[in-house]
Amino acid sequence: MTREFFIRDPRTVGRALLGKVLVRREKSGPLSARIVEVEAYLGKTDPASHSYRGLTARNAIMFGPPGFVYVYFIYGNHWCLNVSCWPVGRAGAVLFRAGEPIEGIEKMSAARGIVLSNDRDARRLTSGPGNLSQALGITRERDNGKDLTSAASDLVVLDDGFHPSKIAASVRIGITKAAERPLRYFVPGNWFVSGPKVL
DNA sequence: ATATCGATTATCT
DNA sequence: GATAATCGATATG
Repeated sequence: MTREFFIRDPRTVGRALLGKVLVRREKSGPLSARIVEVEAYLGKTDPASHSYRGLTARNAIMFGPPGFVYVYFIYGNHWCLNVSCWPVGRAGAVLFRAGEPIEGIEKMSAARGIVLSNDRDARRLTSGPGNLSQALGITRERDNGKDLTSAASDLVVLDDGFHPSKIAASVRIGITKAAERPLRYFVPGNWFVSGPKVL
């Protein structure tokens, strides 16, 4: 994806990211997953966004140019992967929440500490932002500030021509502020979308 | 199948 | 000192 792709509103970028492929290029080979769930965070106008209250050391990436990686640590346990949106000076981001594994499933299983024996185990590989990050080896030390649009990067988003037949929106997960805004986007019916399964 | 709860620490007030 | 863009384990119907 180009810089132009990420210059837009996080809501537009978020929807456009569904179906794209998130790739970690390891020396031993690629790890990749098709993006099936994201959330938009709108910065100044969004009380749930880390950038709502202005620039800090942690959220600085979101105020910088679009297409850069913002990684934050949550609940004493998990890394979460985001990409900055909007032009320099305007904060906003998309949180990667879930993907469908494509390449490097063995390595992702090892990274997650999961022995694959059924579909239910497979789902746990990359469903949920903390799990997805762990599967791809995302940490702040390694990835924060990376250019997601650079061909030289070991973390990129690619378009392989696939397009989801449907996209759905819902409220975001795990937040208390601006909880009613429908800024979560996902591929309905995809097995790897996080959260309880509804029928 | 859904509900509740503890873990664990960076960040901000 | 409180909180959090989560996860997985445990309990309960």
